[in-house]
Amino acid sequence: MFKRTHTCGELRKEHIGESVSLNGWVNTVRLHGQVIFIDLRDRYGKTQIVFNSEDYDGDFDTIKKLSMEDVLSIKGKVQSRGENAVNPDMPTGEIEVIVEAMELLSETAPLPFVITNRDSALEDLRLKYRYLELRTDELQHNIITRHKTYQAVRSYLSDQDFVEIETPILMKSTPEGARDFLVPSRLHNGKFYALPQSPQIYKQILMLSGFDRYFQIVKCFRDEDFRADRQPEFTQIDIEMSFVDEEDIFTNMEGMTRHVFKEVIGEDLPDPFPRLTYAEAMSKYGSDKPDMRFELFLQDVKEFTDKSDFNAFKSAECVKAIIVSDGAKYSRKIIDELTEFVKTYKAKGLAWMKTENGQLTGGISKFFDDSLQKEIIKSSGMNDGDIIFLIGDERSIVEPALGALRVEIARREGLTDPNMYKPVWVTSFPMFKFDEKEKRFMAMHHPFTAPRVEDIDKLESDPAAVLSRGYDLTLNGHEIAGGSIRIHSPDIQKKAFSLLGLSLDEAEEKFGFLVEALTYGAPPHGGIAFGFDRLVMLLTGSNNIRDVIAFPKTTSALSLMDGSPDTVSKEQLDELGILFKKKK
RNA sequence: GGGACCGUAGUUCAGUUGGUUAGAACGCCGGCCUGUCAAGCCGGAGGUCGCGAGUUCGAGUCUCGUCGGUCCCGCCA
Repeated sequence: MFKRTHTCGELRKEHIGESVSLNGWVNTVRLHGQVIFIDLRDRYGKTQIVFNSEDYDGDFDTIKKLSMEDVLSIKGKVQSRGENAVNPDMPTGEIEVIVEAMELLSETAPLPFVITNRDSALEDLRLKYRYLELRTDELQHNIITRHKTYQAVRSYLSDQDFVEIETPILMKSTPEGARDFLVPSRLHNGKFYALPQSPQIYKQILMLSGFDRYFQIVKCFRDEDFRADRQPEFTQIDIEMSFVDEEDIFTNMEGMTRHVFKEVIGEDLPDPFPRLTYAEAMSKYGSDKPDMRFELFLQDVKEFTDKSDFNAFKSAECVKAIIVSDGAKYSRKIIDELTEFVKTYKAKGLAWMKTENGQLTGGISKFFDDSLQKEIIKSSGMNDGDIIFLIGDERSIVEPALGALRVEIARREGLTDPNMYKPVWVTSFPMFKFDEKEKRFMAMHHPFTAPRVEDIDKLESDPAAVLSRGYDLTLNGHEIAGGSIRIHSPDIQKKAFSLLGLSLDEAEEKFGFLVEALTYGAPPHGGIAFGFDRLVMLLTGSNNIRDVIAFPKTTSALSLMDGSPDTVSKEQLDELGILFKKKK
């Protein structure tokens, strides 16, 4: 092997005349009989190398057999390309290396797909051969962006006196929240560790230990069903601070987020970030993670539909609408598609009317008399050529369904500018939501979230009305971080557990160590966790979490490359004392 | 747990109303070619139509099941 003197992305005009060595993969071969052009690739770039039968000393027939993804080591001289041969699309396009000697370091087997084109194979095949897919420009760029993001986070937080501390991966299973991944214990047959859904309890305990600014870039595990932006194992930037309130958290985390966007992609985020309450977000955007890039809002139209002859809406708790400018162009077919779309969010249907010559037309317009039409047009700010979509139902159905429709229409109309970044804090979440199936309150965030001070006496009288000190950071419709000011009083923590239906015994058994820890001098504290993978998705413009993870799993949690999960030997099971139930 | 879409050559796809020998492009193999940069030209090999049942004289095509992938609802912070 000729040890490389330069990378494949490095050589420029000023290197002309130098003798160099390059190592890399064959990206493309262009064979012209007595002259052969090869683009040699490594992670830094591509350089054209030229084999000329007149100048090349070795066996020219070997060169003719080279094919994509062979690994080469070459020695040669940098030369200028002829004026007409310059490739302006390549950073190294003004030069080429005329090869004097070549060593074939590794010959590739026939490839399962074409590496230079990610679209050349379906995702399952690309995942099976992930090491090949990782050679593509796009994934190399994503993985390097991820690296830059780690570095930007670490340097910012370290400069702000945050201490990076590792917490256990093998921990106690706790009720509440997502399903745990379990790890059987050999030394304690019949007992299990759980993999952390997050280091929540450990980081709170670190606050009690006096590490008043903690962070960790850490793997978390949740055994639930997966989506385009969810994997069974994912990475969080986990952060906790002592002696703080919401304002301290916002200031510090905005600083970190702005630093990361500036360092990694050169983007300036606003200072400060805007804020919305949960109630405002739901009412105006129909989502607790609103995409703020486009002006399209939910409007309450119940007072108008109540005066109309359209009876289906009269018994509805809530009737809301969105108005799409120039939406009158929507055909019956498109409206049908949108109707099917909102039905997946439990809406029973999608009512609509178009504006034409100051009148409402089509859809349910015949149920609105002239003066009511004028009223609704004026009040909602409709113009000729617009369309209004209405949904009436329970508020908990209307708002999410219209909120989803809002995003879908923005997508169809191209309103979601991928180069625009609009962060927003969402605050004042309800403390609990009532679970109809289990007939009990569930924590909206998690059981350690503090209630607002003014709501503490409502904890028992009216739990549904209690607002929490939780907050989410949303960017372009993606929740990128969530956190809260925590409970630091053992009494209130016990009360929160009991409201969640945990008996004293259970609370003692599962979380007793935390409650006990709170009795030994607990500073007020709070924190946040960023979804690191989602953050990198936004920084790379990916719409798929698998594109920013080196070795991701499929939506059914399989790893197609190494074939996990897999069976294990009987001996391993015996040691763990595990016997399987027969599958029916 | 539920819904939608997809599975045909190494790969991406086409394949009519169920009908003779399942096509194209890229890749691969062989040949020609000294300035290409997705090189070009000529020729060739390559198929358990995901798997299993069923309907039918006849199934890539229709039905059911199953495996795998993607997206969504539920779930998940």
